[in-house]
Amino acid sequence: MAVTITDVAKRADVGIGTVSRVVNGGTNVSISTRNRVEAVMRELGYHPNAHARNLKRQSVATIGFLFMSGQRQMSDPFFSTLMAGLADAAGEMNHDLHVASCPHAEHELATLERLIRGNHVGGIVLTDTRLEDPRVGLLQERAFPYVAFGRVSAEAEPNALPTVDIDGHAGVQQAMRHLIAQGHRRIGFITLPVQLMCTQDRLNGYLGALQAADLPLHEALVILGGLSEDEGRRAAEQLMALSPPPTAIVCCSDVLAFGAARAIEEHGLSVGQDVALVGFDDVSLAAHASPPLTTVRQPIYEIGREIVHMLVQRMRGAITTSKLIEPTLIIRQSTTQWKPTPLL
Amino acid sequence: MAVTITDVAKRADVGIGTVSRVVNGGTNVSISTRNRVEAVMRELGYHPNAHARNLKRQSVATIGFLFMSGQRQMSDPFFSTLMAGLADAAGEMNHDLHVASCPHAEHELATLERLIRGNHVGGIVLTDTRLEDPRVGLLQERAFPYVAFGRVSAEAEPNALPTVDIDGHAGVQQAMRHLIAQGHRRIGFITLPVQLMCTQDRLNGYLGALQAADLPLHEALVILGGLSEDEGRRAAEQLMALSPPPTAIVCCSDVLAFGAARAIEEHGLSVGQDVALVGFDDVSLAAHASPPLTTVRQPIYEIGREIVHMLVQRMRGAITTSKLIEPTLIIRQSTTQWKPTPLL
DNA sequence: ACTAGAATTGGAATCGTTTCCAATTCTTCT
DNA sequence: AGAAGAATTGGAAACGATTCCAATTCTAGT
Repeated sequence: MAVTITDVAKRADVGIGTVSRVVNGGTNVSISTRNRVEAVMRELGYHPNAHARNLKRQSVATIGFLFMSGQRQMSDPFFSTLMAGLADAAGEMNHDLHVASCPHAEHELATLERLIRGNHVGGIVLTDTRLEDPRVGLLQERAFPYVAFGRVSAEAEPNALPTVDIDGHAGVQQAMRHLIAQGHRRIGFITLPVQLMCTQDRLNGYLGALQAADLPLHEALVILGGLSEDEGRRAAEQLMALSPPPTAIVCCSDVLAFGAARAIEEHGLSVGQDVALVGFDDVSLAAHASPPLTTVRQPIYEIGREIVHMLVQRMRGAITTSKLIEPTLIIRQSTTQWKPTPLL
Repeated sequence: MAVTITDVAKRADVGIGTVSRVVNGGTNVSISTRNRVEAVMRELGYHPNAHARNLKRQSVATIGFLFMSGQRQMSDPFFSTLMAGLADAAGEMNHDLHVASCPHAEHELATLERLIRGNHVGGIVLTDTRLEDPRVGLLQERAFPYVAFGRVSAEAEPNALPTVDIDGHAGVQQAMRHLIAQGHRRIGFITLPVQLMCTQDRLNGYLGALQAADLPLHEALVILGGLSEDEGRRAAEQLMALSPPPTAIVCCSDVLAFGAARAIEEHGLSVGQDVALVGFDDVSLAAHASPPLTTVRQPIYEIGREIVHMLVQRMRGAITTSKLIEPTLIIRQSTTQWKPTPLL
């Protein structure tokens, strides 16, 4: 049915070895032969069979992306942007991107095992790394190429494990300095799920900024959040119920901030004027929210691309160094209209 | 290096044929043999090599998803939700999901060709179908299994081409009836890109609703939009510049509506009170916008699942009928606080 | 013209499955 | 007990590529 290398060889009146050499870079083939074979390939519409090739080569130009559909809020714009970066870079490097969904966390190791052992993928992209992440353990043990988005261990030498990460500590500190400079003294903080590595990192930024400014830490101002708008809303409600409530809130994601904005408004207060609000990510809606959201920008698309570049290098056996990316604070109206003496 | 079927056969002291039968459903194998083989498989950590299997079977349990990273706004939450549905359903049906990005539209046919001819995928999912879509032409010609999200031709017998679609006509009509019942007479309409099939469909819903209510059509109230917030904002600016401006706006996507909300506010008007606003999709942020957005809900996640179910059936050679899904209007504050005689 | 060496070419062996047919073992019936 | 038929089992052939080695053709130097 399909056109095989043998069909091409017959038609071009050469051996299959020659065709193979033409397909793979054309070394050791005379110009005239190469041209003839290439013409025939085009004429017949030949495309190498991916499975035969991978079987023989014992390697796959496919990148696996473990997708926790159950955990992460599916509609989080963060994800599709990351995916676009992964997919584009993979395409450019002639690699395929394979998305494996794990609706249930218990299956994640089994899925990983199947992908690796069955030769479905030649490398893995992880996100939402957790403390003592069992996936990392498995990959390390198997010496299987992978790159994690998010650091993997607080203690380990950063280059020991291949990661691309955002400097959440510095990002939150920038946000905090901005707020403190505007006169805020009671600043709430809403985190991501506690088991994520980045949660600790960003929290440290919060604590560090307080210390640097000689402000006291009120534990009630730190609320354990999550991944969804609802959790942001719930967390902000807790903050607004304090007396006095904070005059500013830093959220560890834009999605949390959108939820928090709702809670603030439901308390009859205005985001920006009564309570300053800062997000994290800079998803595209942040600029179009009302008021536009001040946020710590992660270049998510570029991070996706960087992850793939690093992973492909590793799949080729190269050694790579981890990357730590500096986020930038994007200042918008949600923090610039605060009135220092609100009538609370 | 890896564990092969031969390793398992040797260890379990059976022939490779027997192991193969155990792996594939275990027909014609005695209970005791099956148990023994399964124990060995677990002991050695055997997983069938995907490439050897696919090569022999001449079929692939992999679904291809053509992802136009350049066109569609990457961060559109719509997409990640759809992907989650695709990925989850594919996983449940033991299929892999393969995402191919097409940063440039010119490459889309070449990419499709490569995926099909190279046996990378056994079926294709298309979205954002266009009038006279060349991708559909290619797939039909090759008789390759595919399912499109979005109808493919206005004229063709709907079951001739395999699609899952939302009844955009009915969805917009619901929204229009709701607005008209509240007393709105000048209703703006912001479309998606003109070449998408669903644009015409939804526009027809708008026109039909006007006619049913005996309202005149003002062409200036229909603005060609796009896919991003920016385009929604620009389109709404055009509408607000009319005199008099519309008292309500229907947008063909939530993302457009978020942009439109910004434009309305920049005109010093309040969304909900001065201008009613309706979106389309019901992405999760819609409920958390301020005010919460009235919108036509598409069950995107379920649609993703349905597409995969249909596609897998087709990959197995079954004949399927197209599905038309009824959307539901979700009424929230962006349309319920309108004051019939605004002081414009 | 002849030959050594380089450049090009052909094709067998191989990757790890599935599948089919023939061989073997087990049942059951007379 | 013996035979017919059913149930199990083993393994060769094939899928379509890559890769390597041997064979052939070319080139250039004498």
